Amino acid sequence: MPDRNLLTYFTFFNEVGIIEQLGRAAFEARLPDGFLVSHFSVLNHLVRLGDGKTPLELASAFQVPKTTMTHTLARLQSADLVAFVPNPKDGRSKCVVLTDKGRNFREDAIGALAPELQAMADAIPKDRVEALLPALQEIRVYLDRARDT
Amino acid sequence: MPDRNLLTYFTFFNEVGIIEQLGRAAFEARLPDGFLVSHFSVLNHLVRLGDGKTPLELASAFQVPKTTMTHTLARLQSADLVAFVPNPKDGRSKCVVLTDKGRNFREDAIGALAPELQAMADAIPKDRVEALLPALQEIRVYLDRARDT
DNA sequence: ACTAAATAGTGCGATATCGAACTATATTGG
DNA sequence: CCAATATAGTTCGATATCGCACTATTTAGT
Repeated sequence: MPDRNLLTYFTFFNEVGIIEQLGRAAFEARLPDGFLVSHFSVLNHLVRLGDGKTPLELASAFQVPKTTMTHTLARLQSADLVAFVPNPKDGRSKCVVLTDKGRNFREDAIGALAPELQAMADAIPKDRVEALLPALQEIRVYLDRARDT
Repeated sequence: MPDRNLLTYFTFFNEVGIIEQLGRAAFEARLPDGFLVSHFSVLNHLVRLGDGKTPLELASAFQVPKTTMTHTLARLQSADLVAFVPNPKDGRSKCVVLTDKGRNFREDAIGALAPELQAMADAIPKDRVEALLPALQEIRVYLDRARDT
């Protein structure tokens, strides 16, 4: 592949990397001290798609190693934002459920983030962001599949 | 802001986050053991834009805290991929220069990555990726500016 | 010139991430 | 039904990231 074609993909991943970093930093500045996007994301996922997921399902959903999810969940449990219940279908496993405190934490975080997103929406119209999503999703799905092979 | 508008931006950052994670993992699997994208990126930056940059300039270019860059550079130096020379213009500072080994490392990494990108190019045409870049750059610039305020 | 404020870089501590090896339970093949 | 294999989750160790506080030097204000 000629260098200038390589450059397109390099540039893409570079932009994505910087956006991820800046977005994460901005978000975490609005979260309670010591909490990270990884914590919020798990709570948000459980609210949106329903709790009772297993740690492995969560690790798979976020594409992180299961040891990382173990660590994240331990942190959430110690803050009383999630709890564990035995998995009735599998004695090796367990299910992650939200506590009321966990649901509130997520609500508050979204509230704290809203002004930030509103400011962004004023600069970057929603349509412009929406227009990116199909291609981003396609790339994400491709990378996800390529990972297995 | 209505929830469904919030969702657009949430989804965007979510996709970006997963792509960053998957892209990084795929890339790092092709790098020599123990080396990360952060190491490669610094070498690549120095090759493309010229070496002799200061640590702070690099930290700023990658939008990482300066302590992180100190750490990354120490790692690169210990592997003899970069060296430090005094900054003639500022006694507090220093300049990062590439070693031959550093240049070779970067060349080899790009070579090792090429097949991966080629496979990706077969699935996601270059034009489709290129079409994303203007909006991504706009968002990156916005986030970068918003950071200062 | 001199003091005060700003800036470049580092050291340290806390936490996150992640791979390898391990334990316990489930599943599969004979 | 039992042995072999696979899977869920954890523990442990290594390294990355990053905020805070610190030192050294430079720049700015008077």
